[in-house]
Amino acid sequence: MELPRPGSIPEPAVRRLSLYLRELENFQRNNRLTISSKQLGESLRLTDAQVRKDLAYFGQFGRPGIGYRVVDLVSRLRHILGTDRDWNVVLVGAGNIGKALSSYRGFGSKGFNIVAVFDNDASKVGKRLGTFVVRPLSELTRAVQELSARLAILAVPADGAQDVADQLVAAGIRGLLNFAPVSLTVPKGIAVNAVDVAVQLEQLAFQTMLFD
Amino acid sequence: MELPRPGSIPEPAVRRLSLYLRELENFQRNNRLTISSKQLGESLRLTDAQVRKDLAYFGQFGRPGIGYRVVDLVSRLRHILGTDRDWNVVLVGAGNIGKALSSYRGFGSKGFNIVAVFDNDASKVGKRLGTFVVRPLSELTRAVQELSARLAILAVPADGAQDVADQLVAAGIRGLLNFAPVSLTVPKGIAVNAVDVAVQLEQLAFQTMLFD
DNA sequence: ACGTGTGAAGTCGTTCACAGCG
DNA sequence: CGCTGTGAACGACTTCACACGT
Repeated sequence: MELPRPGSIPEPAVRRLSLYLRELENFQRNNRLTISSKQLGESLRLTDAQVRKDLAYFGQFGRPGIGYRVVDLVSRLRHILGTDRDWNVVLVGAGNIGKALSSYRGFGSKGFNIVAVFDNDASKVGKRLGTFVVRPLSELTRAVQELSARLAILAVPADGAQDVADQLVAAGIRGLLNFAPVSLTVPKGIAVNAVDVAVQLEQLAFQTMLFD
Repeated sequence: MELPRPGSIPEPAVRRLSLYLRELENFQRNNRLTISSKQLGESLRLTDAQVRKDLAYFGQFGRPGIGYRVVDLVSRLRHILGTDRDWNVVLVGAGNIGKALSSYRGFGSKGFNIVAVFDNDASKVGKRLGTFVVRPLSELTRAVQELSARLAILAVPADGAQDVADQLVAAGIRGLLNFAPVSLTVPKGIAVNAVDVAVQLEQLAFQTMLFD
């Protein structure tokens, strides 16, 4: 039931795990009881073998001749990915993106709770952002520790991002979701994922040109 | 100078191309004249061999003993990725995410121009969203064609996403950036990229658990 | 018969290591 | 000497194909 030797699992398989979970939650909403690797694969344009192999890295969840029980697989995947616990998340940056994220519904059901919002712009500190009061960066270290926040979302301009990242790491944050268009340098043991919308559009532009 | 046989280029290499360009633009801002594969790789935590191999898929841009001229490489990569032209983009969804994207600075310099915003919520249609007036979905097809929009950003709730995607494809859109937490089905020849913030946090949660 | 789990085979991507240019 | 461009070696990921459980 616990996680198997992590080094042996392909990274792409872990990424797909989140997608399996998302699809399964949809099937669950439709009261689907069981699902085969073929059907789950089709909804994501993957082969059945791929789905079985990915799931098998983490355990034996299916029954030959039947498939996977949706409810069981959902709870197994939630446990593996950690979304059966609560995760306190701090948000740095009260600009456009920060504002959107602070009011995004869809975190809560996954166990992610934004617990504080920070910005170093004096004109924003003290103001409300959704249900939060924006706090100055000087309070960041103390707040991270008092709130036991393990994850952070970084939604600040590019030129301040590395500096804030350093502060977050020093405060004890373990994972960082970076919306700034820069590559961050962090110590080993700190996880970083990046979302760069401009890069995504660039990739789309390239892909569409291939068909002309 | 034109794009080489596309099928022969690894997909991950294309993704990294955008990151190379982003870093190079930073170096350019700092008036850096030339850069080696080693230095470019270090800024992104990649090996020098990886950088050289990736760039070599698209041409011979460097000079032995010297490295790459930053200005040249930037303009080459822009041309390859298509950001040396203009791309008209329509945005569907005037909620939190749509609002943030409509005022995001950082698209323009990459050649991406949002040219219209749509929503099917009657309470939003007609209202301003930044500099845009929100238009009803019924105008989408006509607008896409009149504005020659080739890309679309989808920032609507999950349950409406596939439906809107179908309309966008029918209207002639060639690439789709999907912020809704569902997997979209589109015809061959249409490019889709997805951004799911909850999935990103899930991956961070998993990665941080590996170190405990 | 249906469908999983899994070694084995095959494909794809990365790293190595070096010839050759500046 | 520094550094690129690139075949060859290596390793990682995916697909195949089948034994086995239901």
